[in-house]
Amino acid sequence: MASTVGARSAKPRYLQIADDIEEQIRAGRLAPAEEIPSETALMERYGVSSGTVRKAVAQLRTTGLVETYQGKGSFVKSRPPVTRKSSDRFRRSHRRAGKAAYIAETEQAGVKPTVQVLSIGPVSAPAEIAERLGVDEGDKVLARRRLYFSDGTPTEEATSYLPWDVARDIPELFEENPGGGGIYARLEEHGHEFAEYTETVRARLATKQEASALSLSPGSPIIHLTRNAVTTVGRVVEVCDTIMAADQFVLDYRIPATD
Amino acid sequence: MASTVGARSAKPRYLQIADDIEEQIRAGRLAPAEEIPSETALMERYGVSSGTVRKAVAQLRTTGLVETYQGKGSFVKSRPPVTRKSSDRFRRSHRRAGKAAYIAETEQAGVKPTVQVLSIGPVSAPAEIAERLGVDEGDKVLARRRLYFSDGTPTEEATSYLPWDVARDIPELFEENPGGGGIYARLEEHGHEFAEYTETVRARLATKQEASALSLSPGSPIIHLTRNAVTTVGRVVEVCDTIMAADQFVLDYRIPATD
DNA sequence: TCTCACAACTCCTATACATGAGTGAATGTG
DNA sequence: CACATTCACTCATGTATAGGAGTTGTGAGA
Repeated sequence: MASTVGARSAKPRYLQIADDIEEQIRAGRLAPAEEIPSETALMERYGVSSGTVRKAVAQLRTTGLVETYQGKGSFVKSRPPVTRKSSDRFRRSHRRAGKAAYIAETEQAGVKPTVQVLSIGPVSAPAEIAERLGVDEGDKVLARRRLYFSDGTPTEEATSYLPWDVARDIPELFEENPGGGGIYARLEEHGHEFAEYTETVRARLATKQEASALSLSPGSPIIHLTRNAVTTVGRVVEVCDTIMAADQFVLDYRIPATD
Repeated sequence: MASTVGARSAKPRYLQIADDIEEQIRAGRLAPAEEIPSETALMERYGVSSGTVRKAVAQLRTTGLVETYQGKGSFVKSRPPVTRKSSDRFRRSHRRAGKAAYIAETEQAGVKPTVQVLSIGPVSAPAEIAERLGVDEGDKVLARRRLYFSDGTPTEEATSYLPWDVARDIPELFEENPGGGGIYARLEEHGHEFAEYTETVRARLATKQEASALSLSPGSPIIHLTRNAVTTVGRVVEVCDTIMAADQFVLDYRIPATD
């Protein structure tokens, strides 16, 4: 026989096959972005029926090792470079250099960042956002939705929410490009001096909408980051809600030791 | 017909069925820990074959909505309460109150925390750990592996690594219970005063080992947290590597606005 | 009463087959 | 040459069927 899977074992056949292919991927015999043998080829190769092969490939999909496209085939997933989001990306010095936070963080990862503004305009505040902003649920707030790309592939979808009475007075916030240093620079110019940011990190599987927005395969994990920007008077003037493809980001935080 | 799934639509039948059951779960008509109808029952109910029903249930499994046990049935997963890990859990005041970090953080979630020590002893440092500790890969370091439970279910596996020359002098670090305030209290008692902690957050799918250690279903997302504890002389005297079930934790961080 | 074997139920693996739908290249036609 | 058609390939959905394996209750026998 051309190939013997893991000899005899208690494991079901489809897992043996999945393990065998996984091993080939990890050993580099199947390179990233390379096509793995078609279902019919695998059926012959392992001498099993189509159903079994399909279950094996499905297993690899849920492990996140391959992606399959109908009509084309299954391909070894290539791991995109990770970009680090360090907690000092909000330094004013970055803003004074004219850089918005996302530029400061991605340019050091060696990838070309791009932004696409999806929408800017008033929306009624969702519950969690309203609570964070200290307004009532359903109140009018400004939402800025945008999609970030690294080297052309979408990696991150972010929505900033601002209380209407804050946003109203700052015309740049309604522009696609809010100007050098991003919206945080504009907010500080208008007297909202930031004291701190608080970030909430969650991880979960992408919903259908999120998966399609970030062109992920279903079942991909995402990082859900929600940030409050708090001014020196203790007011939250912006909440930023971000969905990130989990395999493309690493978050770094510094926690000073205090009493 | 007893039940009409979403009428006609482009969606495949098995997804319609999965959506229908999901809707029943979300609406509370199928309560947590309750058994969902058996495969044969669902076959009759929706008038489809076993394969289709099985795919529908598989879909619900990957979504994390149900768990199925061979020979018993499928059950709606009861979501354990999330525990927040806020960045002030390392305050010395908590330690002085005799509380280790994990106690301080879980007891406010209303769940009963338990710890099981898996192993304590010298190991040779893995690459990433060695780099963080500033020692050579393979050097002898002390590893403390432990498994945390919330209300009896495992949620978190953590391994602390300490340079051997630091650990050697502190006998309590080799005990299962290092005493009030945890190992950080012992380290500070021995002259290692902490200046800051740096945490690195990643999210990904659980490996087979991680899934079984935390008794997660395969394909579950996890949060991978790695923390350096840095002393006032700039030395990293501990690295803590933690795997958490993603659906049970929320991480909170405060980032002071600086220049 | 207790124990053990069995039946009846659950889900799991695997086969074989039919049909549908997306992709891409070769081919033919204007 | 440009364009549409065809065809061979891919995976996706769904049926029907068979046997295996884990779980649980029940009933016969000691």
